Parts: sequence; C-alpha cells; structure tokens
Amino acid sequence: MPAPAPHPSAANLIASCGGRVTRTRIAVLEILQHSQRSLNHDDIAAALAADGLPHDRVTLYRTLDWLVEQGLAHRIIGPDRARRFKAGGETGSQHAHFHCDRCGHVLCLESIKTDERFELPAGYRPERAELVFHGTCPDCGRLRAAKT
Amino acid sequence: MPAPAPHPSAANLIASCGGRVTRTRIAVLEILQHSQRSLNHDDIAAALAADGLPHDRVTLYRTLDWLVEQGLAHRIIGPDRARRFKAGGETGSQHAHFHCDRCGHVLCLESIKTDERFELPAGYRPERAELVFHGTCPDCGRLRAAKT
DNA sequence: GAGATTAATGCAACATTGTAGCATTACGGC
DNA sequence: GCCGTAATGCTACAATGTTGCATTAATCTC
Ligand SMILES: [Mn+2]
Ligand SMILES: [Mn+2]
Ligand SMILES: [Zn+2]
Ligand SMILES: [Zn+2]
Repeated sequence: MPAPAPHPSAANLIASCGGRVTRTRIAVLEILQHSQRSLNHDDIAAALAADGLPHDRVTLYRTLDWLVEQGLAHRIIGPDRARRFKAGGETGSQHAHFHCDRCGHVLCLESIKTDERFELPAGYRPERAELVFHGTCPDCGRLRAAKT
Repeated sequence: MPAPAPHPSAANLIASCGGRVTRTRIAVLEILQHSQRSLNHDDIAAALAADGLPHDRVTLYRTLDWLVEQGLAHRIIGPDRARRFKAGGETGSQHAHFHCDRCGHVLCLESIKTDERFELPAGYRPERAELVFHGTCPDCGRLRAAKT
C-alpha cells in the first residue's frame, strides 16, 4: 500500500481547470509544490533552468498569473514590491504570513486565520484581510546570534 | 481666542528634525497634512504642480523618504506595488489600513492596533505586524449601488 | 498517428516605480 | 550680502511587470 502523495499530481490539477497541460505549467506548479517557502520569479526561473527547462520571463509571469487565477497557487506582495508564490489556493484558508526582513523569505502561517471580525468605520466593506508579520526568521536569528 | 491648529506647523516640524527647511519639504508635508487619505507620488506631484511648485520626480522621492526617516510621515505599500504616504509617524501608533480595491484609496484605521500578541512558530521574532483590509470604500459602495 | 485548430510560448518593445552620480541651486550661519 | 554645504534637477540606469504579434506545440478529430 503506497503512501498517499503529499500533493495531488500537478498535471491532474492543471487538467481539472480546463487549461492545456503544458510542460511549463507542470514544471512551475511542481516547483511550487516542492517548496516549503514562497518563491519569487527569480527563484522559479532559476529552478526551471536547473531542471533544463529555461523559459522566457514573460511566459513565467503569464504562467504564474494563470495558476493564481485558477486557484492552484497564491501570491503575496513583499515589502520589496516583488511578488512571491506558493502552491495552493487562498479560498477557505485565509492565513497570515511572516516576512523575514533580513533574508526576504516569506512563510505561510496557516494556523493564524485572517477572517476574524474587526470593527470598521461605517460604509467600509472588507472582502479579505491581510496580516503580515515582519521580523527575523530562525535562520537569520541563528546567524545573528552566532556572529555576536 | 484662536482655535488650535489641526496640525503643528510643517515648517516647525521640519526645523525640529535638524534638516533644512526648504520650500519643497514644507509644501510636501503640508499636502500630506491636509489630506485625509494617503497619497501616492503622482497625487503629490500633481498637488505640487497645482500649487505652482512643480518638482523633479527624484526630488519628490528623496523628500518623501526623508520625511519618513524623520518620522514626519509614514508609508504603506499598496497591492499595486506603489507607495502611499500620510502625515504623521508610525512609532507608538501601529495601526491597520483599509485598501479600496476599486478606487485604490487607502485609509488609516487608527482605532485598530496591530501590536496584539499572536502565537508564532518557534524562532520567528516579529518586530511589527501589518494588517490590511481589502474591499470597497463608502464612495465606491455608493457608486455601485447607484449604478444598479 | 497525421492534420487542423488555437492556446501557449518566445521575442521585442514598452510602462511603471524607484535609484545612483554628478552638476547646479538655494538655505542658513556668519 | 557671502560662503559652505545640503538639497535639488538632470540624466542615466535598475527592477519589476505588461502588450502585441509571430511561432510553436497541446488537444481534437479523424
Ligand atoms: Mn500563504
Ligand atoms: Mn496609516
Ligand atoms: Zn531570514
Ligand atoms: Zn473606493
């Protein structure tokens, strides 16, 4: 009895969206699925190149936008005004994020939900909330401690 | 008996930071002080031009950066990856923001503080938290209702 | 599997937002 | 009013993302 796959097959997910199942989409989605941390465009382009599948910058932008539209990935805008991506949709799992200001990495904090109720001024209709913590991650904390 | 000024004089604030009190800094800070909503670079450049004080793009970037450094203004990064500015510092008043996804305007929610305690994974050291609500503002809500 | 259809890709050019270097201007101390 | 220096303007550049169009390849039909 084989252990269940940690993620549904990338190809199956893509097919179930009704889009074409292309090498690019499969490769990008698998890269996202295999990463614990969120990745920016450069990270993903480098991973593609390392897999022997170099791609045009524009194709990568369009592929990632498509994955987000389809709910197969979600996007976070970093304080460096660059987008970072992670596998999995956002619907039903609105969660907080942690940005390491030192190394730039972003972590999904699935345990902290952002759909609690807050009192907003009259007339303001919130549709979603974003909660982002800024600080140092364990790696960078260790490095800083070691240097001192 | 004159009513107290709604804000301390821009020139005085700038002088008390030890920097030079220039036309540019005064004009920019006053524009920020007189606006209820946060403003982006284009908004501010347009307001300067309307006051007969057109400026170079770069000067505006540097002036705004300086105001933020001095704690005379604070900055928010919008989902359109553009910065928006508002008069007043951030220290001691970490607050949430509301982004209208329809018109792009940003509102400071001074009443909602972001320094509450949350349970983060071991090793992650938060230094500040950002809480941003996305949705529609009263103006855009009215427009939408009227159109229907 | 071969051919037709058209979505996806690659390429070049452009847009937006922000930075860096250096010459010129103007603020503020005297 | 002069002078030294901080602030400004100008130019060129960097990073990130977008648009238009020709080419390629995924899927459909046979
Ligand atoms: Mn996430
Ligand atoms: Mn604010
Ligand atoms: Zn880190
Ligand atoms: Zn609005």
